[in-house]
This record gives sequence, C-alpha cells and structure tokens, in this order.
Amino acid sequence: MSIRFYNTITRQKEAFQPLETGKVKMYTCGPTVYDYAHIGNYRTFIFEDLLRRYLEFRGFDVTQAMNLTDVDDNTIRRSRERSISLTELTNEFKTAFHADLKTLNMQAAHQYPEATNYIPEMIQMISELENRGYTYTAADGSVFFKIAKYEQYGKLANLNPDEMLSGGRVADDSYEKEGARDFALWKGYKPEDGDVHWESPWGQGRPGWHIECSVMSTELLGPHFDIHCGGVDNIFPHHENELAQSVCATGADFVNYWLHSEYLLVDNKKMSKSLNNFYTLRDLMELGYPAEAIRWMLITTHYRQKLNFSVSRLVESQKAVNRLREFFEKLKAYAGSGQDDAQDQIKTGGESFISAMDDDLNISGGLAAIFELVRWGNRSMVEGTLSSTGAKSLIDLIRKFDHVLAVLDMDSGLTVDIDAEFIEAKIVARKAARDNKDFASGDAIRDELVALGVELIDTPEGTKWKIK
RNA sequence: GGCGUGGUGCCCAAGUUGGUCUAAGGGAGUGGUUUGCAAAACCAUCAUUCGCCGGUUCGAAUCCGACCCACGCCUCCA
Repeated sequence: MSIRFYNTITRQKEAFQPLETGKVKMYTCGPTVYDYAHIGNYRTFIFEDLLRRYLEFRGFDVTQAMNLTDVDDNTIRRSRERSISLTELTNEFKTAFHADLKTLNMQAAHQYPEATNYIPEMIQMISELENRGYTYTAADGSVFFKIAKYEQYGKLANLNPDEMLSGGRVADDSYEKEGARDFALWKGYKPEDGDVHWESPWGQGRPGWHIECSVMSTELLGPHFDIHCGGVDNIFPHHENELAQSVCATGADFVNYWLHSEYLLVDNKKMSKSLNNFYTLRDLMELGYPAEAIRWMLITTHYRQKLNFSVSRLVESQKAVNRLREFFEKLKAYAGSGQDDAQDQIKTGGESFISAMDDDLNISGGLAAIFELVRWGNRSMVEGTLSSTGAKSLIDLIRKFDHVLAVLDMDSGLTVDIDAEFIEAKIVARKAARDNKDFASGDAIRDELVALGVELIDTPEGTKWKIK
C-alpha cells in the first residue's frame, strides 16, 4: 500500500510517488508579514506541519521551504500607515510568526526564503519569460504575463479564462493591462510605493506577488519538485499564476502534487481579516485556551473539510489531548506484572493508523486507531493484565504517533498569578491536615486553589497540580 | 452565469470505487465500579438510521435522477 493524496490539479486521489526515492521536496506558501497571522492562517500551516510529520513518520526524508512575503501591497501600505520602514514592519511580524510556530509546536521549515532577498533572481526569471515571448511591458514600466500565450492556463483552478467574469476589482486595478486577466510580474514604480523600489531592465519598480514563489521554489528545490501546498484561496490566482510562470520560464514540469487545505470558518463564514471575524493565536491564549487545544482542534479535522471554529471545540479538543496524555502518563507509571505484552494491539493499532493516514491523511481514522489502543491499554492496566514490557512497547508506539500529532510534549503556554512555592506550601499543609483525618481543612485548601485556577491531583506518588 | 465543497446520533466527526455499517473515534448525558473528597480510569447505555423525494439492486449512508439547505472560488486573502 502506498500513500495517496488528493491532487488539486487532477481532482482525484493519486498514489504518492516522489521524484527521488525516499525523499520529498515540499514548498509551502507562508504568510505575508504585515500583521499577526490568525488561526485560520495557522490552520493551513499546521496542516503542512501534519503532512510533513506524517511523511517523516513514514520514513521519508523531507525538505520543506516556506516563503515569507515581505513586499506587496499590504506590507507597503501598512508600513506607510505606521510611518516605519518596510523592513522594520516585516521584521516585527517575521519574529511574531516564528514565535507562533513554536507555540503551536510546528517543525521549522528548512528554509524561510524572503521575497526581498530574491529580487535579482526574480528579474532574471521575468527576463527569461520576456525572451520567450510571454510578457509585454506597459507604459508605466510594469511587466505583465500574457495568459493567452499559455494554453494550459486555468487547469489548476479548473477555470476557463474565457468564461471568467471581469469583476469590479479588475476595474480598480490601476496598472495598464492588455487583457483583464493578465497578471503583473513586475510593477512599475508609483508614488504610493514610497522608498520601496528596485532597479530593473524595465525601470524602477517592485516584483508582483506570484513571481516570488516561482523563483524561490526553483532556487531552493529545483524547477520540478514534489509537493506544493497552501490554503484553497491560493489555488486561484496565486498558484495558477505560479504554475504558468514556472512552466513557461523553465520549460520543465513544475509541481507533481498540489495539496490545499480548506478554510477555517467562524459562524459558518470564512475567517478573514476583511470580515474582521478572526482570532489570533495570542487572542485565544489570553482567553485561557492552551496551545495544545488549539493545535489539536486545527489538526484533527480533515484538511479538506471546512472547520467551524468555536470555543466549545477548543474545550473538547483539550479533553481529547488530556485523555491521550493521561494514558501516556499512566503507562509510564505502570507497575503491574501481567503477562500481556500488547503485541497484537500494537500491531493492529499501528496498521490501522497507517492505513487511515495513508489515505490522504485521514486523521479521524488515525485517531480512532489511537483511541482504541488507549481504551484497551487502560483496561489492561486496570485489570493488571498488561506486562511491564507491554507498557514500554505502548509508550514507544505512542511516542511514534506523537511525532505526527506533536501534542504530548507541548508547553500549555498558560500561567497563573501565583508562584509554585505558594502552591507547594498549600499542598504540604493539606497533606498534614489529611494525615490527621482533618478532611474538612484539606478540602478547604483544594477549594481555595481551584478558585485560583489550580487543580490538585492525588496520585500514588503524591499530590500533583496543574493549571486548569 | 461558470466552477466546486458539504449536509451522518445532543455536539464534533470517519465511512461515500454497494454487502464485514446490527454506522468508527472524540466530547456531552445517563446508570454502575473504583475513590475520604477531587481527578483519572473501567463497564453499560446513547442513530432499525445516514438533508428530502423517487429510482436501480438480492442488498445503498455509499450508485442514478430531481429537489431543499449551507458554504466557497471566478485576480486582497492560509
């Protein structure tokens, strides 16, 4: 059996076959760094994290590049609004982005190419397109890609260029184009661009949005690579345009598998900056929702399924994480001496997980396999039939699963306004009361701490506490 | 107008190349076990039913047709 992915360009699931055996090269569209990313944005990034982690789980050597768009209309406009330089603005949000990735326990990409570091290469690719006759230059020094010259245009998005409506937004476009659907490779300088401009064969200006990804993916992964991902809103126009540029410039095939994640919704509407219905990661953490609950919520709905965000889902997610973590902790503390080495369950559990996840990352099926194992393991521990080697084997398997899920070792990111010493002192006082059978005093201490957001858990190894 | 996705128990959600679905898994609920309390865990229970109508078939959540509803894309967007 092999891994199968739903490929946007063929609109069907296909067996995954990397270009080079055992190695996967993936390019994942990253953020435009003009503001904090919201959790809808993170849904896509976390899907990409899941994809990469699963490929690694299956033994592939993965190379991932994620671009950071640090020059475009939004970044320029925002930096001027704030009267700071473009670099100053984008550095602020690059830093914030990396911090958020860490909070959500995403693996760092191997490369984070930034658009402004690839201007010469972009000019080179545009020149190549010009040489091959795919461009024209407008009076203002802008260079456009002539989609009429590329007969495959529209294949990825499944759009027929002749039937595409010319909406109001096109009329707003102040660049001079021959065809309404042609897109800018290079934008001639305009006063609104301030000091953001570079010298080019077509005069002062700045790159169009799409060219950066064609150039940076080619530079870092080669002209032809395995997987390209992003949110479904990138299918058109961004990825369609990238595909056109790359194929026309290099003459090579571009991407073998296009994978796109669906939207995160709020009240059944797309979460977006323009609808102003978004939450940032920081917003949610300030409201007291741990990062692990957020990660779990985003990861456990299939990536091609719309996910309706709600607070109750975060609460449910936290409980699911807790169930897995409690199981893991119980296994580690298990001291029973049964005879069952759990080999049958480990075999079927592992196989079920893989066969589900191999099918286009069917995470629900994968989780079902894990939780069936959890229930069996808990029962075996309660009944004492599990052997200590069985417990160790289960721990190893859960660790492997957690390479993919990546929640067990997460820092909750939560804090309380009281220090650990205070809590420890309360625990000692409570123990003294309980040793004297003074349960009323002991319970009063428990209640006091609960009111402060701290939960006490009595275990055979003593009383532990956690932030609730 | 063109293209596309989805409607499964109280909530989330898998299953949709027909039978093993007497519909997985998580959360909530209910009843038990365990527990000084709490937490966790375990057991039992929780859809004769898969938006609606009709059809094909020995057999349909899964195929076909019509319809209803929700959402998205058609040059800001993850």
